[in-house]
Amino acid sequence: MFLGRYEHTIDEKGRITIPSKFREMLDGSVYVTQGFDGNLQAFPSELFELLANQVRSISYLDANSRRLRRILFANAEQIKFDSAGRILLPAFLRDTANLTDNAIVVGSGEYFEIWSPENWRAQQTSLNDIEANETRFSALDLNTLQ
Amino acid sequence: MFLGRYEHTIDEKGRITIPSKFREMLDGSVYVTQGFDGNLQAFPSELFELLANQVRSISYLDANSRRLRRILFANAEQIKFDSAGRILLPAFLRDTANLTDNAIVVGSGEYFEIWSPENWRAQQTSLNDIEANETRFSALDLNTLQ
DNA sequence: GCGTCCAAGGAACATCTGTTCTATCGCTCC
DNA sequence: GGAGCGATAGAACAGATGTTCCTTGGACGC
Repeated sequence: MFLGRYEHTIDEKGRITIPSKFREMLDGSVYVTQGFDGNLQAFPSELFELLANQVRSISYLDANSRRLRRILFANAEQIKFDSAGRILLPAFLRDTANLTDNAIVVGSGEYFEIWSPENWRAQQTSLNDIEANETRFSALDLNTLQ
Repeated sequence: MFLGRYEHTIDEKGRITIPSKFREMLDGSVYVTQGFDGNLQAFPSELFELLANQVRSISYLDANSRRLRRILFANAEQIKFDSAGRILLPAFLRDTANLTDNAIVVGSGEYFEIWSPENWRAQQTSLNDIEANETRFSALDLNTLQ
Protein backbone atom coordinates (compact mmCIF):
# COMPACT_ATOMS: atom_id res chain seq x y z
CA MET A 1 0.00 0.00 0.00
CA PHE A 2 1.30 3.46 -0.92
CA LEU A 3 1.26 5.70 2.16
CA GLY A 4 2.65 9.09 3.12
CA ARG A 5 3.69 12.31 1.50
CA TYR A 6 7.04 13.40 0.08
CA GLU A 7 8.15 16.70 -1.41
CA HIS A 8 10.75 16.14 -4.10
CA THR A 9 12.41 18.37 -6.64
CA ILE A 10 11.93 18.23 -10.38
CA ASP A 11 15.22 19.00 -12.11
CA GLU A 12 15.75 20.97 -15.33
CA LYS A 13 15.46 17.83 -17.35
CA GLY A 14 12.02 17.12 -15.91
CA ARG A 15 13.08 14.23 -13.70
CA ILE A 16 11.72 13.40 -10.27
CA THR A 17 12.89 10.88 -7.72
CA ILE A 18 10.27 8.35 -6.68
CA PRO A 19 10.46 7.66 -2.92
CA SER A 20 12.35 4.48 -2.35
CA LYS A 21 9.50 3.00 -0.31
CA PHE A 22 7.30 3.35 -3.35
CA ARG A 23 9.90 1.91 -5.68
CA GLU A 24 10.04 -1.24 -3.57
CA MET A 25 6.45 -1.92 -4.52
CA LEU A 26 7.02 -1.44 -8.23
CA ASP A 27 8.68 -3.63 -10.81
CA GLY A 28 11.03 -1.05 -12.29
CA SER A 29 8.45 1.10 -13.98
CA VAL A 30 5.20 2.97 -13.32
CA TYR A 31 2.29 3.93 -15.49
CA VAL A 32 1.70 7.64 -15.06
CA THR A 33 -1.54 9.21 -16.25
CA GLN A 34 -3.38 12.48 -16.01
CA GLY A 35 -5.46 12.57 -12.81
CA PHE A 36 -8.92 13.96 -12.21
CA ASP A 37 -7.94 16.93 -10.05
CA GLY A 38 -5.06 18.66 -11.79
CA ASN A 39 -2.62 16.02 -10.63
CA LEU A 40 -0.95 12.92 -11.98
CA GLN A 41 -1.71 9.36 -10.98
CA ALA A 42 0.88 6.62 -10.91
CA PHE A 43 -0.11 2.96 -11.10
CA PRO A 44 1.83 -0.26 -10.69
CA SER A 45 1.87 -2.25 -13.92
CA GLU A 46 -0.66 -4.90 -12.89
CA LEU A 47 -3.22 -2.33 -11.86
CA PHE A 48 -2.86 -0.26 -15.00
CA GLU A 49 -3.16 -3.33 -17.16
CA LEU A 50 -6.42 -4.23 -15.47
CA LEU A 51 -7.71 -0.76 -16.27
CA ALA A 52 -6.44 -0.97 -19.82
CA ASN A 53 -8.04 -4.35 -20.44
CA GLN A 54 -11.41 -3.07 -19.34
CA VAL A 55 -11.21 -0.17 -21.72
CA ARG A 56 -9.91 -2.30 -24.55
CA SER A 57 -12.77 -4.71 -24.25
CA ILE A 58 -15.26 -2.09 -25.43
CA SER A 59 -15.92 -1.91 -29.16
CA TYR A 60 -13.90 0.72 -30.91
CA LEU A 61 -16.77 1.36 -33.30
CA ASP A 62 -18.47 3.22 -30.47
CA ALA A 63 -17.56 6.93 -30.37
CA ASN A 64 -17.62 7.13 -26.58
CA SER A 65 -15.42 4.14 -26.32
CA ARG A 66 -12.86 5.81 -28.58
CA ARG A 67 -12.94 8.90 -26.37
CA LEU A 68 -12.38 6.76 -23.34
CA ARG A 69 -9.41 5.10 -25.00
CA ARG A 70 -7.89 8.45 -25.78
CA ILE A 71 -8.27 9.67 -22.24
CA LEU A 72 -6.67 6.61 -20.76
CA PHE A 73 -3.96 5.92 -23.35
CA ALA A 74 -3.12 9.32 -24.81
CA ASN A 75 -2.55 10.80 -21.36
CA ALA A 76 -0.54 7.91 -20.05
CA GLU A 77 3.05 6.78 -20.24
CA GLN A 78 4.95 3.78 -18.97
CA ILE A 79 8.08 5.21 -17.39
CA LYS A 80 11.12 3.28 -16.22
CA PHE A 81 13.31 4.31 -13.32
CA ASP A 82 16.88 5.29 -14.01
CA SER A 83 19.65 3.91 -11.88
CA ALA A 84 19.07 6.66 -9.31
CA GLY A 85 15.39 5.89 -8.93
CA ARG A 86 14.11 8.81 -10.98
CA ILE A 87 11.54 8.96 -13.74
CA LEU A 88 11.53 11.44 -16.59
CA LEU A 89 8.09 13.03 -16.79
CA PRO A 90 7.19 13.90 -20.39
CA ALA A 91 6.40 17.57 -20.98
CA PHE A 92 2.74 16.95 -21.74
CA LEU A 93 2.23 15.34 -18.33
CA ARG A 94 4.10 18.08 -16.49
CA ASP A 95 1.89 20.61 -18.24
CA THR A 96 -1.39 19.01 -17.29
CA ALA A 97 -0.38 19.02 -13.62
CA ASN A 98 1.38 22.41 -13.45
CA LEU A 99 4.63 20.80 -12.42
CA THR A 100 7.75 22.95 -12.55
CA ASP A 101 10.35 22.90 -9.75
CA ASN A 102 8.83 20.81 -6.97
CA ALA A 103 6.24 18.12 -6.62
CA ILE A 104 4.44 16.43 -3.79
CA VAL A 105 4.25 12.67 -4.08
CA VAL A 106 1.25 11.33 -2.22
CA GLY A 107 0.45 7.76 -1.33
CA SER A 108 -3.12 6.82 -2.14
CA GLY A 109 -3.57 3.16 -1.34
CA GLU A 110 -3.02 0.93 -4.35
CA TYR A 111 -1.65 3.84 -6.41
CA PHE A 112 -0.01 7.20 -5.70
CA GLU A 113 -0.37 10.73 -6.96
CA ILE A 114 1.95 13.53 -8.00
CA TRP A 115 0.90 17.13 -7.32
CA SER A 116 2.32 20.56 -7.82
CA PRO A 117 2.55 22.27 -4.39
CA GLU A 118 0.01 24.89 -5.52
CA ASN A 119 -2.58 22.41 -6.72
CA TRP A 120 -2.07 20.31 -3.64
CA ARG A 121 -2.77 23.18 -1.29
CA ALA A 122 -5.72 24.28 -3.37
CA GLN A 123 -7.48 20.96 -3.12
CA GLN A 124 -6.90 20.31 0.56
CA THR A 125 -10.29 19.51 1.98
CA SER A 126 -10.85 20.42 5.55
CA LEU A 127 -12.03 17.60 7.75
CA ASN A 128 -15.08 19.66 8.56
CA ASP A 129 -16.25 19.38 4.97
CA ILE A 130 -16.07 15.64 5.33
CA GLU A 131 -18.01 15.69 8.54
CA ALA A 132 -20.75 17.54 6.70
CA ASN A 133 -21.11 14.55 4.39
CA GLU A 134 -21.61 11.99 7.07
CA THR A 135 -23.92 9.69 5.20
CA ARG A 136 -21.84 9.48 2.06
CA PHE A 137 -18.73 8.68 4.03
CA SER A 138 -20.31 6.37 6.56
CA ALA A 139 -17.94 3.67 5.43
CA LEU A 140 -15.31 5.60 7.33
CA ASP A 141 -17.20 5.28 10.59
CA LEU A 142 -15.14 3.15 12.89
CA ASN A 143 -18.26 1.51 14.31
CA THR A 144 -19.17 -0.02 11.00
CA LEU A 145 -15.80 -1.61 10.45
CA GLN A 146 -15.30 -5.30 11.09
CA MET B 1 0.62 -0.99 -25.87
CA PHE B 2 0.71 2.39 -27.59
CA LEU B 3 0.75 5.15 -24.96
CA GLY B 4 1.40 8.87 -24.79
CA ARG B 5 1.40 11.82 -27.11
CA TYR B 6 4.04 13.20 -29.46
CA GLU B 7 3.99 16.32 -31.59
CA HIS B 8 6.05 15.78 -34.74
CA THR B 9 6.57 17.78 -37.90
CA ILE B 10 5.40 16.84 -41.35
CA ASP B 11 8.03 17.88 -43.87
CA GLU B 12 7.56 19.18 -47.41
CA LYS B 13 7.60 15.68 -48.78
CA GLY B 14 4.74 14.72 -46.48
CA ARG B 15 6.84 12.54 -44.22
CA ILE B 16 6.37 12.16 -40.48
CA THR B 17 8.57 10.43 -37.94
CA ILE B 18 6.85 7.67 -36.00
CA PRO B 19 7.99 7.76 -32.34
CA SER B 20 10.65 5.16 -31.79
CA LYS B 21 8.69 3.62 -28.91
CA PHE B 22 5.89 2.95 -31.37
CA ARG B 23 8.21 1.60 -34.04
CA GLU B 24 9.53 -0.98 -31.62
CA MET B 25 6.08 -2.53 -31.57
CA LEU B 26 5.76 -2.67 -35.36
CA ASP B 27 7.34 -4.93 -37.93
CA GLY B 28 8.68 -2.28 -40.30
CA SER B 29 5.36 -1.04 -41.63
CA VAL B 30 1.97 0.24 -40.48
CA TYR B 31 -1.47 0.18 -41.97
CA VAL B 32 -2.79 3.74 -41.97
CA THR B 33 -6.48 4.36 -42.53
CA GLN B 34 -8.95 7.17 -42.30
CA GLY B 35 -10.26 7.47 -38.75
CA PHE B 36 -13.80 8.10 -37.59
CA ASP B 37 -13.14 11.48 -36.02
CA GLY B 38 -11.22 13.56 -38.55
CA ASN B 39 -8.00 11.76 -37.78
CA LEU B 40 -5.93 8.89 -39.10
CA GLN B 41 -5.57 5.51 -37.45
CA ALA B 42 -2.46 3.38 -37.65
CA PHE B 43 -2.54 -0.36 -37.03
CA PRO B 44 0.13 -3.01 -36.66
CA SER B 45 -0.10 -5.57 -39.45
CA GLU B 46 -1.60 -8.40 -37.38
CA LEU B 47 -4.31 -6.19 -35.97
CA PHE B 48 -5.22 -4.75 -39.35
CA GLU B 49 -5.53 -8.20 -40.79
CA LEU B 50 -7.82 -9.25 -37.99
CA LEU B 51 -9.96 -6.20 -38.57
CA ALA B 52 -10.00 -6.77 -42.31
CA ASN B 53 -11.12 -10.35 -41.87
CA GLN B 54 -13.87 -9.31 -39.53
CA VAL B 55 -15.17 -6.72 -41.93
CA ARG B 56 -14.95 -9.06 -44.88
CA SER B 57 -17.01 -11.64 -43.03
CA ILE B 58 -19.98 -9.28 -42.75
CA SER B 59 -22.45 -9.45 -45.58
CA TYR B 60 -21.96 -6.75 -48.14
CA LEU B 61 -25.73 -6.46 -48.42
CA ASP B 62 -25.59 -4.49 -45.18
CA ALA B 63 -25.12 -0.74 -45.68
CA ASN B 64 -23.04 -0.22 -42.56
CA SER B 65 -20.80 -3.04 -43.55
CA ARG B 66 -20.17 -1.45 -46.93
CA ARG B 67 -19.31 1.85 -45.25
CA LEU B 68 -16.90 0.08 -42.95
CA ARG B 69 -15.30 -1.61 -45.91
CA ARG B 70 -14.76 1.71 -47.61
CA ILE B 71 -13.19 3.27 -44.54
CA LEU B 72 -10.98 0.32 -43.96
CA PHE B 73 -9.97 -0.52 -47.51
CA ALA B 74 -10.46 2.47 -49.80
CA ASN B 75 -8.74 4.91 -47.50
CA ALA B 76 -6.03 2.64 -46.24
CA GLU B 77 -2.41 2.18 -47.14
CA GLN B 78 0.36 -0.07 -45.93
CA ILE B 79 3.35 2.18 -45.38
CA LYS B 80 6.94 1.19 -44.69
CA PHE B 81 9.39 3.18 -42.56
CA ASP B 82 12.42 4.78 -44.15
CA SER B 83 15.81 4.33 -42.54
CA ALA B 84 15.15 7.26 -40.21
CA GLY B 85 11.84 5.89 -38.96
CA ARG B 86 9.56 8.10 -41.05
CA ILE B 87 6.54 7.21 -43.14
CA LEU B 88 5.38 9.04 -46.24
CA LEU B 89 1.72 9.90 -45.85
CA PRO B 90 -0.08 9.91 -49.23
CA ALA B 91 -1.77 13.22 -50.06
CA PHE B 92 -5.29 11.78 -49.86
CA LEU B 93 -4.72 10.68 -46.28
CA ARG B 94 -3.23 14.00 -45.28
CA ASP B 95 -6.28 15.69 -46.76
CA THR B 96 -8.83 13.63 -44.88
CA ALA B 97 -7.17 14.55 -41.59
CA ASN B 98 -6.28 18.21 -42.29
CA LEU B 99 -2.59 17.51 -41.88
CA THR B 100 -0.16 20.18 -43.02
CA ASP B 101 2.91 21.15 -40.98
CA ASN B 102 2.52 19.37 -37.66
CA ALA B 103 0.76 16.33 -36.35
CA ILE B 104 0.04 14.87 -32.96
CA VAL B 105 0.69 11.16 -32.72
CA VAL B 106 -1.50 9.66 -30.01
CA GLY B 107 -1.27 6.26 -28.41
CA SER B 108 -4.60 4.46 -28.18
CA GLY B 109 -3.87 1.04 -26.79
CA GLU B 110 -3.31 -1.56 -29.48
CA TYR B 111 -3.26 1.07 -32.24
CA PHE B 112 -2.39 4.75 -32.49
CA GLU B 113 -3.84 7.83 -34.12
CA ILE B 114 -2.52 10.81 -36.06
CA TRP B 115 -4.23 14.17 -35.61
CA SER B 116 -3.81 17.68 -36.85
CA PRO B 117 -3.27 19.95 -33.82
CA GLU B 118 -6.54 21.76 -34.57
CA ASN B 119 -8.66 18.62 -34.77
CA TRP B 120 -7.01 17.20 -31.69
CA ARG B 121 -7.79 20.23 -29.59
CA ALA B 122 -11.33 20.33 -30.92
CA GLN B 123 -12.13 16.82 -29.74
CA GLN B 124 -10.38 16.97 -26.35
CA THR B 125 -12.61 15.65 -23.60
CA SER B 126 -11.90 16.89 -20.15
CA LEU B 127 -11.74 14.45 -17.30
CA ASN B 128 -14.49 16.41 -15.58
CA ASP B 129 -16.80 15.44 -18.42
CA ILE B 130 -16.10 11.88 -17.49
CA GLU B 131 -17.01 12.38 -13.87
CA ALA B 132 -20.29 13.82 -15.11
CA ASN B 133 -20.85 10.60 -17.02
CA GLU B 134 -20.21 8.26 -14.16
CA THR B 135 -22.37 5.42 -15.34
CA ARG B 136 -21.14 5.44 -18.89
CA PHE B 137 -17.55 5.31 -17.76
CA SER B 138 -17.96 2.98 -14.84
CA ALA B 139 -15.44 0.73 -16.50
CA LEU B 140 -12.81 3.03 -15.04
CA ASP B 141 -13.92 2.42 -11.48
CA LEU B 142 -11.13 0.69 -9.63
CA ASN B 143 -13.66 -1.16 -7.49
CA THR B 144 -15.08 -3.04 -10.43
CA LEU B 145 -11.73 -4.46 -11.43
CA GLN B 146 -10.95 -8.09 -10.73
C1' DG C 1 31.02 5.92 10.81
C1' DC C 2 28.54 3.69 7.49
C1' DG C 3 24.84 3.04 4.55
C1' DT C 4 20.78 4.86 2.35
C1' DC C 5 18.48 8.27 -0.02
C1' DC C 6 18.04 12.39 -2.74
C1' DA C 7 19.99 16.34 -5.67
C1' DA C 8 22.72 17.70 -9.37
C1' DG C 9 25.28 17.52 -13.51
C1' DG C 10 28.49 15.66 -17.27
C1' DA C 11 29.10 12.40 -20.87
C1' DA C 12 27.46 9.09 -24.03
C1' DC C 13 23.94 7.74 -26.76
C1' DA C 14 19.54 7.74 -29.40
C1' DT C 15 16.08 10.21 -31.79
C1' DC C 16 14.20 13.62 -34.77
C1' DT C 17 14.59 16.79 -38.62
C1' DG C 18 16.29 18.93 -42.69
C1' DT C 19 19.09 18.19 -46.65
C1' DT C 20 21.49 16.01 -50.39
C1' DC C 21 22.04 12.57 -53.72
C1' DT C 22 20.46 8.88 -56.58
C1' DA C 23 17.05 5.90 -58.85
C1' DT C 24 12.64 5.46 -60.85
C1' DC C 25 8.63 6.66 -63.31
C1' DG C 26 5.80 9.17 -66.49
C1' DC C 27 5.53 12.69 -69.77
C1' DT C 28 6.79 15.58 -73.72
C1' DC C 29 9.10 16.56 -77.71
C1' DC C 30 12.04 15.41 -81.38
C1' DG D 1 10.46 4.73 -80.62
C1' DG D 2 14.04 7.06 -78.03
C1' DA D 3 16.27 11.10 -75.62
C1' DG D 4 15.55 14.51 -72.40
C1' DC D 5 12.96 16.63 -68.64
C1' DG D 6 10.51 17.13 -64.32
C1' DA D 7 8.25 15.08 -60.45
C1' DT D 8 8.40 11.63 -56.91
C1' DA D 9 10.32 8.05 -53.95
C1' DG D 10 14.09 6.05 -51.46
C1' DA D 11 18.73 5.93 -49.23
C1' DA D 12 22.09 8.23 -46.69
C1' DC D 13 24.11 11.78 -43.96
C1' DA D 14 24.77 15.61 -40.45
C1' DG D 15 23.34 18.83 -36.90
C1' DA D 16 20.36 19.83 -33.08
C1' DT D 17 17.83 18.23 -29.52
C1' DG D 18 16.31 14.98 -26.04
C1' DT D 19 17.05 10.94 -23.19
C1' DT D 20 19.72 7.64 -20.66
C1' DC D 21 23.57 6.33 -18.02
C1' DC D 22 26.88 7.14 -14.63
C1' DT D 23 29.30 9.69 -11.07
C1' DT D 24 29.70 12.93 -7.36
C1' DG D 25 28.36 15.28 -3.18
C1' DG D 26 25.42 16.36 0.69
C1' DA D 27 21.87 15.21 4.13
C1' DC D 28 19.95 12.12 7.15
C1' DG D 29 19.23 8.06 10.13
C1' DC D 30 20.92 3.92 12.30
